[in-house]
Amino acid sequence: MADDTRDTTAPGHGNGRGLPATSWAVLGLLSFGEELSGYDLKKWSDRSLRFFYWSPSFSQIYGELKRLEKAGYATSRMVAQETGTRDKRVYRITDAGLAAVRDWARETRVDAPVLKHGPMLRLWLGHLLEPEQIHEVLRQHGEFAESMRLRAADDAQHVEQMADATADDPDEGGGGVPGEGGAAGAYPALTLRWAERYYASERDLALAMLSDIERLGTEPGGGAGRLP
Amino acid sequence: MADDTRDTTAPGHGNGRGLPATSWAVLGLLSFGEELSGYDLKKWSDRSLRFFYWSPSFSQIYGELKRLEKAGYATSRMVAQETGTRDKRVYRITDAGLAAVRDWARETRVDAPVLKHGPMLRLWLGHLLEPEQIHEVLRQHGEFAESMRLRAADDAQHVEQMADATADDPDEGGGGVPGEGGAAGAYPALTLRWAERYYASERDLALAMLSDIERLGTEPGGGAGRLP
DNA sequence: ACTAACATGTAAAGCGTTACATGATTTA
DNA sequence: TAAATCATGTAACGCTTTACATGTTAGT
Repeated sequence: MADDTRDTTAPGHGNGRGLPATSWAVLGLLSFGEELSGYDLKKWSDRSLRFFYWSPSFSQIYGELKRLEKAGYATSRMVAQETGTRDKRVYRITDAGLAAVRDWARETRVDAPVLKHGPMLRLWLGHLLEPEQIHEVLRQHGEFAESMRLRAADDAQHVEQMADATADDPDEGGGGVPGEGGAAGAYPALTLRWAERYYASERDLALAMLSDIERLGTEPGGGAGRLP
Repeated sequence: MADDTRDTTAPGHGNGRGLPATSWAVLGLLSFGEELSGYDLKKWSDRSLRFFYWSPSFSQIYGELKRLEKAGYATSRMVAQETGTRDKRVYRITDAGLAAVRDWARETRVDAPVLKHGPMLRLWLGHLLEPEQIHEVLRQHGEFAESMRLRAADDAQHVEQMADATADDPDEGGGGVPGEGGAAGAYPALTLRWAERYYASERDLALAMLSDIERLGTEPGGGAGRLP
């Protein structure tokens, strides 16, 4: 079992094959065609990527944008704002950038999902906890999952409305900018619906575990091991 | 929206409040009472943590063990092996270490689950893909989920058997070492059952998304936006 | 007067991985 | 004799976050 050697496409170092997934995610955000500022990107990332691929911090987004620009995948320009707030820099994807994300999306091996489930890590150490604390971890997690579900459902609805609106719009296909709101495509909507179900399942799984624990606690023989 | 200020318990830097979650996970592995080598830890981590909290690499585990020893949370000794393979260093949790994990598990805020879902990131950019590629990503992900489900179910069964065996054993409570195989408690079994259901759900969600896509592709109006 | 939102960035530090080095034993 | 498994570690690198710095405008 040698330190998990996968992939060795480039012999050199760290990440020879190009950019990290986060860069592609940011470039993906731009691939819907709109001109966006780092701030916009962060907000929009919080309502999309966040549900299935965490949301990078502001500083990382700004950093990624610089990297993308240097790579020729995006261009930026300053825009002075009528309303007076500080000038902002907006980014737009280039043809090379669009070709690059498309290539990435089509050719690159899909990374396996990575899950770092804090609540389960805690529960796995249940032998160190009081029964009420176990209960509390699951209750809180169920609540979290439900709130995420609601948010995903909400965002999905918005995106679907906008997608329907722009779908009836004859201005399509020619690289035109879609309607206001950005990334209102069928696939963003689909992934948000997926997220809605995912978090519904998380909520149900928390409840199921809760009843597993109750069953073990009350059963005469105690199924697997004893509970405190 | 200031760079997401959560938690500010310690003003200083990075991680004032103590160790990263990975350290606690490794110490948690030791908290079941057995004396384990870094190599053992990695293997056992691959059959437990892996399903809900990724598995650290060998090098990280060796690093964490050193850190835990320096912190006084674990002790190590070299053992010469009869069979002749290279001597190995085995680690055991200390009383201070057990107190520390317990404190961590009881007092520290539970981190929200972090999900980096490669397949969904790809599908979110479905407008850059061919329909067959979309299909392929979902098919592969469904297969991956099913194989994880089987592995989790398998491990759960083993752990439950061992837990039942040691539960009938009157040697309990006094810090005694549980039976061979390690971490054969009710909670590891419970989290593995959770994982089994989690991956079953992942598999089903992939199928559900597949039929969503088919429905959109064939429906007259096209629900939300158009598909390629 | 204060707070929140808008807006962009730098610096420092920690987390985690990959590649590499080393070497014994077992199995094909 | 080649490969896999056991077994431990170092070095380099890149990713990501946190804290900090700075300044404007809008709302309460």
